[in-house]
Amino acid sequence: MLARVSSPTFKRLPRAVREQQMLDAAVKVFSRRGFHAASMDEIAEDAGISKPMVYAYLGTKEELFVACLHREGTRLMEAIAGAAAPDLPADERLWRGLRAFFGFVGAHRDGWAVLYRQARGERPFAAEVATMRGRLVEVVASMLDHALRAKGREVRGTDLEVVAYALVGASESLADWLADHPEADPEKTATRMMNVAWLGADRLLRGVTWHPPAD
Amino acid sequence: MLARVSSPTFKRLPRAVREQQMLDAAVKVFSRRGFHAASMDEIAEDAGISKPMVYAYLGTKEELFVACLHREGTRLMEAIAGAAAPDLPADERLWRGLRAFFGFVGAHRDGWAVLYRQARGERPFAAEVATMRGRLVEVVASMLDHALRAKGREVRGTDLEVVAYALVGASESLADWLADHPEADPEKTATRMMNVAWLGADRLLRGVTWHPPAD
DNA sequence: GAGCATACCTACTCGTGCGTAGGGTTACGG
DNA sequence: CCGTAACCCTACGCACGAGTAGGTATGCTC
Repeated sequence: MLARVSSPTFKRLPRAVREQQMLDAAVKVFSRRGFHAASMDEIAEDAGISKPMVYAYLGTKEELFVACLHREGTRLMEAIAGAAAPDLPADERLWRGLRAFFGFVGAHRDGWAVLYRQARGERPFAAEVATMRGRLVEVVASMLDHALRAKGREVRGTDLEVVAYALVGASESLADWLADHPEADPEKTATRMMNVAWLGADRLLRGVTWHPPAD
Repeated sequence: MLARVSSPTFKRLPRAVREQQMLDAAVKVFSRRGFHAASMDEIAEDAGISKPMVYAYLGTKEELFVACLHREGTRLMEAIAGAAAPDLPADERLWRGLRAFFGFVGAHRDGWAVLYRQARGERPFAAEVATMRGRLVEVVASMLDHALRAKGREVRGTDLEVVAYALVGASESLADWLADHPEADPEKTATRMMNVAWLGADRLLRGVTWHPPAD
């Protein structure tokens, strides 16, 4: 049809760059509107590009969402892994991991947190989320396991995993809370989480357990 | 048009009854398909009624979903409130509350749990969920507060609330886990949660707190 | 500077599914 | 036995938004 007339010079950019711009826009729009309410048109417009380009580079809407989730998730995991060196004592590792986690969430209040919250519920993304959560749970569980062995104790694998699961869940919830409270301090939130997690875990590690009453 | 021909006798039922049937169907379909993938047609069909009736009685799709959430949520809260009598000691109350909670979730694995998981993410329902969660947090927080005062201790309100929030979050996560593991035992899950929650809370109540290292 | 791949666009198609218009039938009070 | 209200239906309008067809321009290679 007619040649582009309005804009002086549309920069032609290499694929890798455009992809990042699209992902940036997608994260923004997805977290503002939610997966379903977000339209590909809006994402394209926000990225300063036309819709077919988005389809050409990142695929369908679902694939695009997964791509967002994946990029942000990887960043988060790297932040945590970078902070919690495996040769530290358990409490120190836990503390650093938590601090990195809440720091990241706090710095991406309306990006990561909202995306993740969505993904947990939406069927097609459950698998992706489960994988990421699984990695976290595994890390926490192995941390507890290390500490336990160091004390000569042993706990059934399932139990450990479930406890780890609970701790990760509590962290997720506080992350939600943090995302909803712009004035809240990530560091302080991490400390609070540490209080709940460590005081409980520490006792578990010492072999103290709670049993249901005879009833 | 033509009179109904196929079925011998369509029962004409009073509104209150039909509403419950519709809600039953809606819960079923919403949790199987997810909010967006669920169609009003399918819900109507499953309820054994035609679509306009659903609109006449329960309103739009969103309103219908909220109605589901509300009915099931109320049932859950009643189950918990009925189990955790306020004149029991804190640990006993916590234990009974948790047992009721996981019992309920376990008995509604593909009803309540899935609905709630959806609602947490979907924007328009966030408010509804926040309200319910708020009630739970309040209960837990006041429980801790009672126990604290009994020991002559005092903790800043915000701290208490955040700890309660974390505990509720951990429970939600284990509820998800329970919903995803049909073979798991609710009672045992409750015990595990109690271990994490109470061992931590008990120490907090004794005035033991964890502080970040000087760094 | 011809060829070719890559970046990029406008302008559609088309399914899906919410919500409604408009009308029929059974119960029940008077 | 007649009105009126509550129950219930079939059949459609219509907007919205995912995904595509088909074409243009620009840079890079040889």
